Amino acid sequence: MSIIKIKTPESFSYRFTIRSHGWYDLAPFELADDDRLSFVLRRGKNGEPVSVVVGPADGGLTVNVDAKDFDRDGVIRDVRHVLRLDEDFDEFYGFIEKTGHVLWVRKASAGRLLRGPTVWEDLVKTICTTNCSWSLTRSMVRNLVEKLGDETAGGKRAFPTPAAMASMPEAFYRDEIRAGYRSLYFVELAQSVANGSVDPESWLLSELPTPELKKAMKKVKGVGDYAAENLLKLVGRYDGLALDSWLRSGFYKKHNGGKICADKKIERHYRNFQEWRGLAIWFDMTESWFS
DNA sequence: GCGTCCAGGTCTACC
DNA sequence: GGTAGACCTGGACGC
Repeated sequence: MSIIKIKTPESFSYRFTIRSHGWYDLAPFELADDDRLSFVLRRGKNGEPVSVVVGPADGGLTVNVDAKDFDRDGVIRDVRHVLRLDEDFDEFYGFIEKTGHVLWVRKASAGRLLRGPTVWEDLVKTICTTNCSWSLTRSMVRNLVEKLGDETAGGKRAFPTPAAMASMPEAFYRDEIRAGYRSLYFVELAQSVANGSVDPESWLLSELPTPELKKAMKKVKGVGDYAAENLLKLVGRYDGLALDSWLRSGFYKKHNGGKICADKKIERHYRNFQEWRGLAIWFDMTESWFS
């Protein structure tokens, strides 16, 4: 076991970041009662998976790595990526002060959305969130990790690689993962990523304008408007609202007297946040989680 | 225990 | 560009 300390920015809240959305509930993430978050990174000496446990410490974080030989710099980079330590939210906070909405986010130093170590992992998980209950999402992701993720020395499992997923037939995803009609999507996506024709990691640093990047994401079968806009948030672009039934019903209750309204009305409500509107609606709708 | 209904987002075919 | 119906699962519900 090795321990690494990481300094965090002043405007960073560990608690609000790890609980920012449901990702902490999806394997390989595990959130303990004491708020320590464990997950698996491919940062062994030869790229093998190693388990890490992150927790808050004075002025930063401690990272316990369950390995002796590992890529220390890689672990630090991955933890910074997962918790978005290098993202600047000052502009978002500026819009909060200007509009007077979601003021609690600024006070709580919230705003960061937890993400996986790779865009690949976030992409597959996002497809698992579509058109099903949260319990089914959890079940599909857990099955993927348990049945296809390789094991760390300590017995934890990593999120499966594109190659591992590409090696399995459609029937496996139907029968073992219980992915239903998404099964074929997983086979096609994994094969495309494994052979290099789709490169989700490139979306992180893409210079494409957001609408173009969204189009590229939607070329993946199973990724529609909601999924693409959710992925855009995870790569740091917050222009889209990523409206799903939960966000819509939350908006109706909070801002429209419980009545259904058109998406355009929801969009108008957050337009003053400009390119930060996707974060504004998310933290507006999740305020009750933290109060 | 069994059958039926429903919610959930995306895809394809069609207009 | 907009719309209808199919896709598939697990949970809720009634019997």
